[in-house]
Amino acid sequence: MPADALLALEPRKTPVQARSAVTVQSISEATIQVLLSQGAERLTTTRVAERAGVSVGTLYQYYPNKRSLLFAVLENHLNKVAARVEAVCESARHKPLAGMIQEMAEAFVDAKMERADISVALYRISTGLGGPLLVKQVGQRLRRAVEAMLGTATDAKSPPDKFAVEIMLSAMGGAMRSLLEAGSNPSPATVRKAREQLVLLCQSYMAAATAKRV
Amino acid sequence: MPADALLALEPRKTPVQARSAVTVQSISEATIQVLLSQGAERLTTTRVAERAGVSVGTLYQYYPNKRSLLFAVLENHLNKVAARVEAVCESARHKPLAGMIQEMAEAFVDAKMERADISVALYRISTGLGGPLLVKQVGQRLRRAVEAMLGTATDAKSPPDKFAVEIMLSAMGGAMRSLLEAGSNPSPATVRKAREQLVLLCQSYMAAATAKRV
Amino acid sequence: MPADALLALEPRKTPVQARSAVTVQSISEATIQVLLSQGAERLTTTRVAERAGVSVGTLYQYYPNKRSLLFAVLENHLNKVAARVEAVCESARHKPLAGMIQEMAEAFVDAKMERADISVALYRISTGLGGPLLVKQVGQRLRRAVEAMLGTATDAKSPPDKFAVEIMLSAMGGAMRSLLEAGSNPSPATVRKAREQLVLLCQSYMAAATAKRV
Amino acid sequence: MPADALLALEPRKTPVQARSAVTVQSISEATIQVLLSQGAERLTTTRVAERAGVSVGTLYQYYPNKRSLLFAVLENHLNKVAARVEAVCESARHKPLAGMIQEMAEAFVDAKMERADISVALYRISTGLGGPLLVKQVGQRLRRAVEAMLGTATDAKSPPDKFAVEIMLSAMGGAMRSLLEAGSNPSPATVRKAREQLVLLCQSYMAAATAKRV
DNA sequence: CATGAATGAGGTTTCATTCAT
DNA sequence: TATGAATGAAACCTCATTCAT
Repeated sequence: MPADALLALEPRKTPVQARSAVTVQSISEATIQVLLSQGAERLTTTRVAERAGVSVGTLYQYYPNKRSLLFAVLENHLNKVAARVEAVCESARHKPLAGMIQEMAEAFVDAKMERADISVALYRISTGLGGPLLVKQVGQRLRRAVEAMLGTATDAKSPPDKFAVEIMLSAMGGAMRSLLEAGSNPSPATVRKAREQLVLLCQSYMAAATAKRV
Repeated sequence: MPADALLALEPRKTPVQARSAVTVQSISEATIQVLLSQGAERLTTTRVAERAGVSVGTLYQYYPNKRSLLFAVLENHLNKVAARVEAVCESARHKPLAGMIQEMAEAFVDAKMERADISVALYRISTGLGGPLLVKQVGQRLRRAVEAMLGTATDAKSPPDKFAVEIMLSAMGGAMRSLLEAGSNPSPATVRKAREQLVLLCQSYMAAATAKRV
Repeated sequence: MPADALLALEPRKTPVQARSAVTVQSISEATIQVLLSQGAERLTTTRVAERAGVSVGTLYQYYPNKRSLLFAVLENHLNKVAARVEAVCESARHKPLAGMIQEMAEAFVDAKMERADISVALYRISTGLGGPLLVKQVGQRLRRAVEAMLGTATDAKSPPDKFAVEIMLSAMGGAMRSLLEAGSNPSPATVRKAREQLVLLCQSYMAAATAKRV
Repeated sequence: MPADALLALEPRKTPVQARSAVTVQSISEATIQVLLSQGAERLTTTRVAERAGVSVGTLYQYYPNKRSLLFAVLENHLNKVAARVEAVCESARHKPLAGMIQEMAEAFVDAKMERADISVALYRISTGLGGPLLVKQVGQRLRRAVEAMLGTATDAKSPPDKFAVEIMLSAMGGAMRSLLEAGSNPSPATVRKAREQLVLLCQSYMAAATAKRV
């Protein structure tokens, strides 16, 4: 993996004037709008700029290329989801294992579902160099938050297993992706059931994985 | 999603002559080669034809457009994986639940890992119109095979739950995807551990999901 | 100087069908037409293709980028001039020094003047990586031809000096460039005088440089 | 060539304040820096301003457009070279022809070599509207200086020939250009030899051209 | 005066697809 | 049937220049 792979994805400059902050924000939002309304294939920098009400040139003053724009939007979304789960992990410490897991899993499902459309749209662009890497990084961050939480479980038999936590998180992610990509707009009933089942999946797996460690 | 979305993706003609079959096969293989060596972005019909040793015109005699080509390759891969898991599900009937699940999960992991490179390459193109739909279809097929197997479990407390099986399969798929996309070539040790953990994940979840039904 | 600097300037493919040879030729000619009619700044690949009566895509099938196109045209012109001077050098062997020089210098002036417009146009593009290198190469080639000729002079006092020959050639080139760039279309009288003076310049310098060697 | 071709190239305002002079100077230097480090193709007004430590807007307060900036830099360089040669022509009066020529030619070579990098950089921009014209003007100025000098030669057989002087100067210029563009940084030995040979070239040519006039 | 965000025409290049040979 | 030259719409991106702050 080239060391400078992510270099070209860095935003180009930090706005110093007030008005440009607005511009950057509007470009970011326009990207999602276009992604949702036209699809990933029809997302062009020109269209994004148009939607944002600025010229292409302006877009390129803040993002060195198209990929960096998509990358920034993806990063932003993943960070939001991660932050939310981390917050829950923080507040769910010092409880029994099952309760912790439940809160964490539900937070994950809710975060993804809240902006289901964005989630689906971003699956389309999470491919390609940089995407998986970013997903991995955020995954690690989430794992650490979960591990820290699990370490405070009032009924833990043994410290949590790093690999197992990763498996659990990616399994949840995969199930959610499958659900979201299957058809647009799952019914509330489906969502409720999914949440319930994912909680069960995580709880039973964590219980089994922890027990095994004895 | 329009009803005829998949119509345009069907291969143009069924090869009746031996020569045609060879050509189609070489194009299909070339697609994967190019995908692996150049990436999805640099996969062009011209390059595929070149690699296959035919002209672009010939390629278009067998596939109406680029998407149908990618679709066919993806379909082929998914079918192979599915067929393998189905076969295991068939032969693992009339055993205790845990054993069944173990065989099924291991078959899944092994099928994906056997051509890890292809799996990774195809993740790149599995997004976009047609991809998720195909994944969903093959998922249903797999689910039925698993359900049929589970129904013969010698120690089943209750009939299996449709939604739960789907969750289990997509969770496994997500975990594998995460593993494969994380870094190229996971070590044998990692693979072994992943297999073991995924077996545990599926077993514990199925046990919990089945018990709950009582 | 990067070793692969000239790699990207190589024409992309050799035409195998008869019609494409025509295409390549017409693109090459169109380049000069545009250069003459619009100037170097307004020379765009689109305009060249238009003038050639083909599409841009066709242009790019034969030249990997704009620079390679300009490079090829420049190369072609320089080769023509060089070939002409070489031919004269060949046929002027075994004569007295002054006569040799006269024939050579006159051939040079005539070759440049014959297509004065092209010469001027090409000065505009002979700049940039690749241009000076090419000029240098052709210069070396010319120098060798001149050296070989001088070696057969019936009244040579000593073998010719490599560096001096280079100086002479580049001096002639510089004088011609100055003349051509000064104003468009020098009068026949001016050309006659320039030819005469350049002959004198070369003769006197060669005489002096040869004598010095004793 | 339109009569007002050079009108737009005049610097916009004459710096009257000390601060302005510093700014103009830094912009001028930055232009050469960028030209040397990035090449003519990558020379943009923004980059120049950046390097100069000012904003683009400021740059445009002193130069109406990009061309005028380049023009000014080129003009400045040519004027320096010309002034130096003129000075030598002034001080070398009333000597024998050969001595005069030697001093003049050596001054020319030294002036060019002193900032060889700048010379090379400026070749890149000396093409295009305004460039050749400027070169021609400075050439005339030099020619007059040389003519004036030659008229005082203690051993002159006849008054110097206008056209011949022009030929001599442009020949020297061409030889120097060839030398500088051939490879970066000619060795001191090469420079010494070049100086020597150019002196010889000019001496022998002037001697021949003068003699012929008798 | 200086700043630098914004502009947008226009440049280069790619690539899915067609069709005469 | 196979070929591959030709197409041309459309993508990405640059940069000289302006003008509100």
